[in-house]
Amino acid sequence: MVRLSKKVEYGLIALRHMVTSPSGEIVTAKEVADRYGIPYDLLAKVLQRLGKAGLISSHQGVRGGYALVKDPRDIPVSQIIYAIEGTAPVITQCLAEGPESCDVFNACTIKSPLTKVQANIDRTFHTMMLSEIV
Amino acid sequence: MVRLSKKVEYGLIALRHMVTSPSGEIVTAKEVADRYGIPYDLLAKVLQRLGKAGLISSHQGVRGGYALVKDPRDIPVSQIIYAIEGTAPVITQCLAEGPESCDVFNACTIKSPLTKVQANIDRTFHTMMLSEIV
DNA sequence: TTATATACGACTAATTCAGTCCGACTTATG
DNA sequence: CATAAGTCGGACTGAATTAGTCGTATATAA
Repeated sequence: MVRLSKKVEYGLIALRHMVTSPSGEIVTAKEVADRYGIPYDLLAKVLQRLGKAGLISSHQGVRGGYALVKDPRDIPVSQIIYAIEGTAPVITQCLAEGPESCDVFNACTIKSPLTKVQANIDRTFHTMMLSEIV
Repeated sequence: MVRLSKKVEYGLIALRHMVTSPSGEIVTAKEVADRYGIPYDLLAKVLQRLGKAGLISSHQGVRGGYALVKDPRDIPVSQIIYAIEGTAPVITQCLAEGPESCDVFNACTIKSPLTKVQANIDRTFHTMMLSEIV
C-alpha cells in the first residue's frame, strides 16, 4: 500500500481552500469541514498540526481561525505531509526508524537499492509545491 | 503513510536472490525463508503470486521450486508490486477505486492536482527495473 | 510409495488509521 | 464581566488493513 492518509488529503483540501480564499482571510475549521463534508474533529486536529509546524497561523477565540502566512510557492508537499503525519513519506520501516526496527536487517539485501526508489519519491514530494495543487 | 508492504519487501528479497543465483537455478521458498529469516508461509504465498503473474516459473513436487524466466531488465518494480498486491501503487482511494469509493468526491478539490503527483510515482516504479535492485 | 515441494483458502493476531469525545484555554464583543 | 465562538490537545473507540498461521490438497522425483 502506497497511499496518502485521509488526514493529508483533508489537510491539502483545507490548504487549497486557503490559497484560493481572499488573501490573508481567516478561515475556521468548521467552515472548511462543512464546505467539503469533512469530519470536523479530525480536520481540527490536522489544522492544529499545520499551525504548530508554522505552515499556517492560528488565532484563538471569537473570530479566530487559520490563515496562510507563507507563499504557497514556498511550501513543498513533503513539508505538509511531515507536519501532519510526524514522519516523512518513507517506503520502508528501516529507512524511517533505523536498523533496530527491522528484524531482517542484517540479512536484508534490498535496503541499499531501495534508497534509489526512495530518492525519487523524495524528489517528487519535495519538488511539488502547494501552489501547484490548485 | 507511503510504505511498501512486507509482502513486497519479501518478494523483492526473493527475486534479488534469484537474480544473483546461478542462471536458471531453481530455488525453493524454504531456502529463501531460512536464508533471510522470513516467515515461510507468507513468503510462499508471495512467490505463488509472482508465479501466477508469470514473473517467475514454478515447479511442483520434489526438487521443485521457483526460477527466473525473464530478463530482470524487463521486469519493472511496478509489475512486481501489482503481482503481489493485486493493485497498482496509487496514492488515493478515488484514483484507485473510482469516484464511488470517496464520499467527498464532489466537493473534493485536490483529485485533479494529485494526478500530477501520481504520475511521478507511476514513472518511478515503472522506470525502476528489477535489475537495478541488486 | 514416500518425502518434498507448490497451491490455495480460511483463519487469527497485530498494527495502523479514522473518527469521536471531552475538558481546557483564549478572546472579541455586547 | 459574562458569554459565545474559536483553538488546543489528549484519551478513547471502532474500522480497516496488514502480517502471519494453519490445514488440506495436489504434483512429482526418486
